[in-house]
Amino acid sequence: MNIGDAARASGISAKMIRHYEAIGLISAGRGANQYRVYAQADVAELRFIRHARDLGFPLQDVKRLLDLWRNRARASAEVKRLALDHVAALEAKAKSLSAMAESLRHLTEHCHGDERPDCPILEELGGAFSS
Amino acid sequence: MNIGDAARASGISAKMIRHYEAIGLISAGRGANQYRVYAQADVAELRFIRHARDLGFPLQDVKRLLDLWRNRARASAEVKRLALDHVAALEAKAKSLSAMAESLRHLTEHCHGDERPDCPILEELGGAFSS
DNA sequence: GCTTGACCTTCCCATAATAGGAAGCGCCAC
DNA sequence: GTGGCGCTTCCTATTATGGGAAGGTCAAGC
Repeated sequence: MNIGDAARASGISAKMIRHYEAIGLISAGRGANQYRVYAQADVAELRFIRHARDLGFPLQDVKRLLDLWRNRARASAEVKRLALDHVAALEAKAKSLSAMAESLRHLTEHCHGDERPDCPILEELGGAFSS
Repeated sequence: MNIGDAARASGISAKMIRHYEAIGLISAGRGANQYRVYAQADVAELRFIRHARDLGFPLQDVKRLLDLWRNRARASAEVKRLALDHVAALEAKAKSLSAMAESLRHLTEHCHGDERPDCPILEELGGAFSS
């Protein structure tokens, strides 16, 4: 299987597959023509990576998860700790974004949004809430 | 006022002030010694930028907001549209992160997290939810 | 056997926002 | 007049991804 097929089978672009190899996340065999060669097991790893990325794990965490996945004797405790840390990070980020959205929505509700120039949004940005 | 004072007065690092100038967000006069010189109005702009950044506006949006802010004859409609678009983007992002957090938290609840190797988190990442 | 087109290779560049650091000069206080 | 701080520019790194150029390879069709 060449890289294009592996890309289609895993949902990861060929570009990113090469990148993941370059940063040591995965490895790939080479054929006589120097083309990268992938087996089903490699595709499974790529899919694993994609699922982890879909859950927002940074590549550094993906690397550790992948190592744990490959290791049949791993302790599930480490996986759980990694996952819970990540959950906390995700929730913190989501909360922060929601807070931003809410304060901005609050501002927009007081802006009539017509052709007139006065605008509480700009006024607020212009120095009101100092910190 | 030199860049260090402007940085302290605005809460934006000198590094970033130079960067904002380099990308055309702001401009600064120069003194006889080629040092950047800032007036109170410049500090006000920097503070405006920081507030907008605090609300999560990308610099591209900040640039437009800043142009609107400088323009006394602007229509508040454009500001409001920009702000509402950004609110929508923030909320979408927050929702996406919350969804990630929730599915991951769900997985962790089924992982006993001890020294045993079996782990539903890894199993799930390993191919269960295909898409 | 040669062309064509799809695929592969490597290497460079770009994004967004911020930070760290090096090398060199200016300036003020002591 | 010197020490130390501040300023200058330029280079590098981060995170994850994509775009593109220049060139090699392979299979199909004529």
